[in-house]
Order: sequence, then structure tokens, then C-alpha cells
Amino acid sequence: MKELTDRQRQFLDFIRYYIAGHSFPPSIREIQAHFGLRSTKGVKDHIDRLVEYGYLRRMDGAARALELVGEDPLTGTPMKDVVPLVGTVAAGMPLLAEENIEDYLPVPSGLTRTEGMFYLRVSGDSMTGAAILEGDLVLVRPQPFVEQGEIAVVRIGDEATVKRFFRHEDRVELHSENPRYRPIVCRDGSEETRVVGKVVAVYRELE
Amino acid sequence: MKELTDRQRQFLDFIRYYIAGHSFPPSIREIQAHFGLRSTKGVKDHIDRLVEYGYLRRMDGAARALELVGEDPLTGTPMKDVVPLVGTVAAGMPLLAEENIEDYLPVPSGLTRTEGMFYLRVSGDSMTGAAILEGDLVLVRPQPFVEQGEIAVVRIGDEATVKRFFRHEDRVELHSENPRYRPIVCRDGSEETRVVGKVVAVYRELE
DNA sequence: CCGTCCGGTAAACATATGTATAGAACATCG
DNA sequence: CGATGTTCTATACATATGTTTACCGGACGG
Repeated sequence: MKELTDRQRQFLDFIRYYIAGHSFPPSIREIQAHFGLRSTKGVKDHIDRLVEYGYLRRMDGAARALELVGEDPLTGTPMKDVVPLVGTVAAGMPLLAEENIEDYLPVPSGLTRTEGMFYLRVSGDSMTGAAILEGDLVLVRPQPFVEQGEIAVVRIGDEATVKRFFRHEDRVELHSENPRYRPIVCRDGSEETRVVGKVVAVYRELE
Repeated sequence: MKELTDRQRQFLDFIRYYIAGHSFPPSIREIQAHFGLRSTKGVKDHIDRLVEYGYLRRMDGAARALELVGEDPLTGTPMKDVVPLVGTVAAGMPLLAEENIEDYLPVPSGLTRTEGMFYLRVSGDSMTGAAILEGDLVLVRPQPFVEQGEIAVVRIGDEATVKRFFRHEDRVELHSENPRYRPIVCRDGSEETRVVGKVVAVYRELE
């Protein structure tokens, strides 16, 4: 993507800023006013270039018909109803540390209700039997306990895994949904395992 | 928040749908055209009411200056970055008919760009081998062709199904991902089958 | 039967807004 | 220097688009 001049970036930034505030794009004359220009032509030239370079899309002739293209996550579109995507957790890293956040993804707001939900990328094939594949994103609602047999994110030592959760009198069992893996059994009350939350949804992009 | 009539809801839904596709709002005349009305007044009345009731905000006199407010009262889904959920398609019903739309769901904005995407609820267990279960929602990007072996939504006569798509010299084969089902074979060029679009994502809520 | 919404037609009207033409000042670069 | 590109002024022009006035028919409750 072609580099922008300072001035071009200023125009793009303003368009973003405007959309973030209004949720619809500015008109050329509004942009003109913002920069204190005396002609609409200058604005049009800039927009033409931003379109040409691929930073904007436009519906020709239509009013306020601009669309932001690309991914500048700084000011892009206002992120509403989004939930952070936490990467595969590195050993020792606290689960929700800023540095782990890869992206922000939307959820149906029926699910948003709980604060603190997050997506986690699944590594490994231990849950394929539950139709959760490697690379899938699981939406996690943080909670300290889950019901018998529910799919949960559990922290074992420094690692987080997705497993079916079972509690017996004296122990906790974490079952994979893949015959190639054996259940993980932990003595109850042991400090090493902690339920992080419950998996409430699965999201997968194909290709 | 005041209840909406069916008609008012249709208008609100279309505005949401349009914004989801374009990322800027429709003009009154575009709405008029969509509903096949002969006057702009009807549209204006509806928008006036939606504004009055608090479903929309508006910048008076400005073009395409509509803003979605709050949440959908019916479904609780956020009003931005949404895509329609088309129900399990009933025989004979055109796939994207207004009456079929059950809900509007968010998608990661990287995927929103293509206009016309929609969710479809999967019925049956023919794709379990691809980790697509009954009740899952598949995000469909409409396109007339798909690559060899890609998962597609195909219309056969009056029904829509999700299958793996293969094209041979003289025929089209639709493969299930479940040994209990046999491939569907169609002579090429036969009018009965048509690729509706490609499955680009899968979404499942647990419980 | 009457009043009141709801949903619409028809025809203008006013203006918001994109686009075009002609050119100028100023920088950068070969 | 001459060519080229960026940024901008000035002035129109064309049309996309919101707004308004006048009126109609049906559904519905009192």
C-alpha cells in the first residue's frame, strides 16, 4: 500500500475521527470546513487519492458514501461489543495481560452481558470430538466453577487448556474429546489447577 | 422503548442491513427503491418515527446522516456490524426473503466488507466430519462458484444444503462429511443445483 | 358512525453535496 | 532549468437527497 503524505494522512485521520463520532462519513464540505479550506477541490483531490491508494472505498456520486478500508486499529471504527482475543497463552503469562491481546472480535450482545469475556485460540486436537478444531476461537466466560461435564478452560500450572470438566469426591478429571488423549486427573484442592471459565461459543473461519 | 409495528421493524432492519454492507447509511430514495414504494414520504414518515422512538439518531437535512442507537429491542443484538441470520430455508422460499430473516448477528469487521453475507442455521448432521454440527450457524459469502472441495451452500431444487463441492467434467458432486450419507451427484448444467455461496466461518453457541 | 392511527401516492421544492474547469504557488528531482 | 506532483483558490454545474404540502384508503376502538 502506497505511503501517504502528512497531509493525506491528516485527511484520512479526520475521516476516521468523524466516522467514529457520528457513525456515518463526513461530506466533502464538512471536511473542507474542518481544515479551513476555501475550495472543495482540494478535499476532493485528497479523497480521490485515498481511494486510488486503497485507503478508502467510495460510491461515486453518492453523498457521504465513503468506506474505510484496511485495518488501522488505532481509530478505525469504534469498537463496540467486542471482546479481546487472547492468544495461545505463553507459560507464566497472566491470561489477560495486555501483551497477549491479538485482536478484538464482536460477539452477539446476548452473550456480552458478562464483563470480562474473551476469545482464546485453541491449539491441539484434543477436542475434535466436540467439533472444536485446532485454530478455532472459543469464547470464554470467566467463572470459578462449571457444571459437571461442561467444556471449560482450565489452567494447569502455567498452561491453559480446553477440556470437559468433571468433579468427583476426591478429584477433578479433565477429559479430552479425542480417544488419543487420556483424562487428566488432579487431586481436588491442589493449587495447580483452576477453572478459568466456561466455553460458551466456538468461532471458526474457514480457508 | 416503544414497540415497533411490523412495517417499522422492516425499515429498521433494512437500514441495519444496508449499513452492515456499506458501512454508511442508505439514502431515503434507496430505501424507497428497496421496498418498491412510489413516494419518498412513506420512508420519511417511518424514519421520523424511528428517530422519535429512539431507534435512530439523525442529523437533520444532511444526506445519509443516520445513526443506529442502542440495541435491538427484539433480540438484544448490537446494531452495528451485523449480518442477517436466515433461518433454515423452507422449501420454495427464496433464500434472502425478508420474511426469513430471524436475527442479525455481528461478524469480525474484516469479514463484513462483502455485501450480502448472511448466516444460515445448519440442520442435520451431514457435516459433522468437518466439525459443523446441527444448529451451528455458518457465515455465507454469496458467490456463484467455489473452488474444488470447498464447503459451499448449494441450492438443490427448493432446498439449501451445506456440502463439500466437487466439479468433474460432466457432473457436480456434493459430499457430506459423514459416512452415513452418500454423495449427491448431479449432471453438470442441470438447472436444479446452484451454488449459493461459500461458507467462510462457523459459529456455535454451547449449552 | 366518527376520530385516529398507519401506510401510503403525487408532485414539488430547497439545499446539501459530489464533480468539473481553469489555473496558481511551491516543492522535489533528474 | 523543465518536468512533475502536491496542495490549494475560485467559480460553476449537475444531481443526489432531505423536506414539505395535499390527499387517500383501510383498520380499529369507542
